[in-house]
Amino acid sequence: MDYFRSFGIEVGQGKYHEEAIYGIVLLYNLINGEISSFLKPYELTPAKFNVLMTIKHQGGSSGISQVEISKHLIVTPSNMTRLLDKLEKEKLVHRISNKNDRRANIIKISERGGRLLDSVWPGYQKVLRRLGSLLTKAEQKTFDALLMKWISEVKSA
Amino acid sequence: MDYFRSFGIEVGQGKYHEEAIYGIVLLYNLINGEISSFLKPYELTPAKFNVLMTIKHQGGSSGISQVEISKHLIVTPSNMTRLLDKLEKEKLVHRISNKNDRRANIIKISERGGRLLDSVWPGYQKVLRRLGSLLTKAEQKTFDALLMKWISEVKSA
DNA sequence: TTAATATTGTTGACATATCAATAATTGTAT
DNA sequence: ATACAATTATTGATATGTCAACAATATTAA
Repeated sequence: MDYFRSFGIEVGQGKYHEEAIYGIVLLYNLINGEISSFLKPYELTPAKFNVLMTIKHQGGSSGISQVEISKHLIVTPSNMTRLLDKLEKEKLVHRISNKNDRRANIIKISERGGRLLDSVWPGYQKVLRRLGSLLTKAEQKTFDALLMKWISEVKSA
Repeated sequence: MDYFRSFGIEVGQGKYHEEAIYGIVLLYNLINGEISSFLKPYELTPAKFNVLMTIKHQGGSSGISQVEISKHLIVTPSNMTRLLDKLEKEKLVHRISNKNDRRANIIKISERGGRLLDSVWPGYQKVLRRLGSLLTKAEQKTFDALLMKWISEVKSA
């Protein structure tokens, strides 16, 4: 849903904050759509792609627990359980029970999962570059700085 | 899910576009969370709130069709069917069949729905102002301008 | 050591979103 | 007038997300 999108409310008289908030939501959805479309032919969704990427890059050779993946992606453990159920069924990851902590599972990316990621990665980067290049380098820099400031303020508020 | 969030990828050496894209997603989720929390005591979610606002502001006195609401919020008609099922059950809206076009429904906000919105609105505005005020007016203006530019570029690309 | 507490993962109930298929109706073109 | 196309709403299947309750296991404190 295009949350909070202009309800026909007056913007333009200094109400930049409202417009910016609606804009964030709109841009999020646009970006999301672009990335979803790109991933579709690989039978991947953003969620699955992100989980695979996290396992690959944060898990190293020793694997990673489900809770760690959830924390990295800021998602609930229950969500992770079910995403991994699917990825496991699709043979993109291995789920091994941890003998040192019998509550936990060790998640590793499979050969197949690794190959899939390798095939997706260059195109994914290209999509991000294409989206980024719609602003000039200077604009990107300014935008990014304000975005990071805003994020840190919201977080600490 | 905090999509695309740093996979441990090098940012900072001119890769503002990547950081900005991850940032958009992160900020979207933060804003969403703030608004969800604010709406919770009213037993409203962002989706329901947005639908009610759209009916109120785009529907006027003659009401609005389901398709029109979907288009305004950039959401599928099937999603709208089910959201309205709930809002109708909660007696926040009326769904009247249109005698001039027997395919369509006329959606109107109920007395109860109107009162609820009236009670939520000032606080909602306050949340947006609080979030906005984490940047200075000048920063908001700059950020908003770049955001709008980016959005229009993505749309026309 | 035992008892209380915290962590890990799962399940069930729910919310919001998509797509594809369908029924009913309306609009258009011949 | 009839056939074809478009629009409106609904349903079923599925994806991704939350929260709350739970079982199993680990950790910490007494």
